[in-house]
Amino acid sequence: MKRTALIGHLNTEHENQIVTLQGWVNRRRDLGGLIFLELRDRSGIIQVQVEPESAAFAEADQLRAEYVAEIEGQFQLRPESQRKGGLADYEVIASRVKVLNTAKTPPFELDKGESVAEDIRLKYRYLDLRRPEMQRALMLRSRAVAAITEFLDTEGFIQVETPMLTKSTPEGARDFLVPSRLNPGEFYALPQSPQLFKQLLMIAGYDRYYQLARCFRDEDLRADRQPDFTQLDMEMSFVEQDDVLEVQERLMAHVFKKVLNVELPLPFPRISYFDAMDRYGSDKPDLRFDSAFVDVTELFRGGEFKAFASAQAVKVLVAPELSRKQIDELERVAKQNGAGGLAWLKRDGEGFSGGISKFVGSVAAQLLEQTGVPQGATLLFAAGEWKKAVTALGAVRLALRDLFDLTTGGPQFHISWVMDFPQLEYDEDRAAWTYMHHPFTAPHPEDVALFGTERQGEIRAQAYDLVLNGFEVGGGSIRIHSPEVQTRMFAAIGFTEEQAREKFGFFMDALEYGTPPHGGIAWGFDRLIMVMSGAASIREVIAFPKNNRGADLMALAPSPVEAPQLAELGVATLPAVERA
RNA sequence: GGUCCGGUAGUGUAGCGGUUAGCAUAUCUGCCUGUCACGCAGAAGGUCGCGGGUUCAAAUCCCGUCCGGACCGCCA
Repeated sequence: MKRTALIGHLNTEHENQIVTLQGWVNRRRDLGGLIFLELRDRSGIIQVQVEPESAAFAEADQLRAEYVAEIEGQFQLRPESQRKGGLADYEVIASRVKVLNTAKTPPFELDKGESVAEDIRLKYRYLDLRRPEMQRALMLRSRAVAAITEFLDTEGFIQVETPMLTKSTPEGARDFLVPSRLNPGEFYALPQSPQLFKQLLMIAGYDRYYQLARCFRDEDLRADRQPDFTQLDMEMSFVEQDDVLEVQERLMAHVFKKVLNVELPLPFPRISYFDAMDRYGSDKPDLRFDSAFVDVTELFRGGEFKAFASAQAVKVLVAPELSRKQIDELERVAKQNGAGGLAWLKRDGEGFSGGISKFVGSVAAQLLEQTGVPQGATLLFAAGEWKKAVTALGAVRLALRDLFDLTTGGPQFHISWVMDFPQLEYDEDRAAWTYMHHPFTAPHPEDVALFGTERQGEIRAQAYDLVLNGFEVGGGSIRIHSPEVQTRMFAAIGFTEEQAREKFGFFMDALEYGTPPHGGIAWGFDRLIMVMSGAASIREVIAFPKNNRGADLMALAPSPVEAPQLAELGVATLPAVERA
C-alpha cells in the first residue's frame, strides 16, 4: 500500500515513472470506452486515465464520487494540446486500480460547497472538510501556529499549559460550569482565558510564557465569535508597554511573512481609544479606508436646528451620492446602533438640498468648507450624547464600506494598535464603576492618584488592542504588580477586601510574594486566521464549529443526559417552565 | 431578550391565489476512446419546515411555531 507521494508533490522528477497514489475520487468522466478519474488528496488533484483494454478497467468502472482508491500507473505528460499548467500538464495512465472503500452518494456536491447551506455543510462537516478551500484554511492555520511557535521559541518564550477545569476568573463573560462528582454541589469553571495563571507564571519567575489556549465563554455567538475558541496567550516579565508592543509587532509581521508572504510595515500605527471612537465611531476601526467623521458640534450649537443645537456631539460623515432607499437603509443601521435618527443633506451647488436642508442655510458655507463634500454627495449626521452618536455613525461608516466597496484601493491588511483605554467605565444600569479591560490592568502611573476621586473616569489604562481590518484580533495590558494599586483598583470598582479575597484570594496572596512588573496580550487566534484567509466567518477556519445557537450540528451537542449521570453529579435540571 | 432576512426533489434555485410545482446539477439506466463542470437519450426523485386561519381554491395571503443566518443587547 506504499504510496509514492502525495499527489501535489508529484513533479517532473516522477515523469514517466510508475507511481502509486491514494485518495478520493473527485470526479469521474466516463467516455464509454475510456474513463477519466480525478484523484484527490489534501495536497492536490491529478487526472487518471483508464484504458478499456487495461487490467484496471473493471475496477475503475466501479468507482464513484468520494470512493477511496489506490491507483498505480505511469505518471506522464498529457498530449501537448491538453496541458493546462502545473499538475494539469500531467496525468497517470492506470495499470492497476484498487477500490479501498466505497462511499454513499454525498449529500452535497463537494465542488459546489461554497453555495451549499452552511447547516448542511456543518452536519456533514467531515465531507465539507474534504473541500480544498477548507483544507487550505486549516493548513494556513497550521502554518500560522508553526510560525508563532518558531518565533516565540527563538525569543525565549516558554510554553506552559494551564488547567481547563478551574475556578471562574473574572473576565466578565458567563462561565461554562462543570459539576464535580467528587465534590457534589460544587463546580469547576472552564477558563474564559488563562489570565490569572499566566500572571502566576510571571510571579513564579518563568519570565516569558505563551500558550495556544482553548477558552470558553457562555455568551451569544456571532460570525466572529464561538463559545469555545483559541487564544494565543502571552505574558512577559520586566517589561513596559512599549516592550510588549515591539515584540508583538515583530511576531505579527513574522506570521504574515511566513504564512502569506505579506510584509506588514513596522511599527504599527497607534491610535488612542478616544480618537478611534471620535473619528471612526469604533474601538476597532477598519482603517483600510479613511472616511473619518468631521466634528460640527460647535457649528450647530445654539442654532436653528433644535436637534443639533444643544447636542453634546454632532458628527458628520461624507458619503457618496445616495438614493432615498439607501439613506433609509442607513438610517435603519443608525437606529439599530442607538441613534435616534440619521439626518442627511445632499450637496446641491453651493448649498444643500433634501433632508435637513431648510435648517442649515446660515451655516451652509462653513459646512461645505469643513466637510469638503463634493457636488452631489451626501452628508450623514449623528447627534446626541457623544458615545451614542459616534457609535451609531461608526456603524453607518461600515455599512457604507460594504455598500460601496470602500476598501478597494486600500491595503489588503491594515493593522494598528488602539491604546489608552479608560481604566474605568461607568455602568449606567448598575449605577457603578467597573473595569473596562479587566481588574488586573495597570493604570498609567501618572493617573494612579485619581483613584477614588471624581475624576477616576479619566484614568488611562496601560491597555492595548490589536485591530486588523476592523476586527479586534488581540488585546492586552501591563498588569498591576503592586498590591497597594490592586487594592485601590478593587476599591474603585466597589469590591470590598472580602469580596476580592473570596473571588481570587489565591491571586491576591501571590501578588504579595514578589511580583515582577509584567504584561502581556492574547490574540483571538481564530479571528486572526479568519481575516488572514479572507473568510467571512470564524466557522470557516475552525474544523468543527458551533452554529448560531451554540450547537454542533454534526455531533448534536449539547444534548440531554440520562438521569443516573446527573444523579451521580448531584445535579438536577429544572423543567422548561421554571427556567425563565 | 430584541430587529431584520430566509426555509420548495439529495443539493442549488424559479414560481408568490387556480401550473401535472418548473429549471440546473447530483443519482440510476443506455450510448459514447481525449474528456476535464465531458456529451447525448431516458428514468426515478417533492407531505413546497410544521400547525392553524382566510378562500370555491394556498407553495403563494394572514397568525403562530420550529429551524437557519446577520446584527443589537451580551461578549473587558
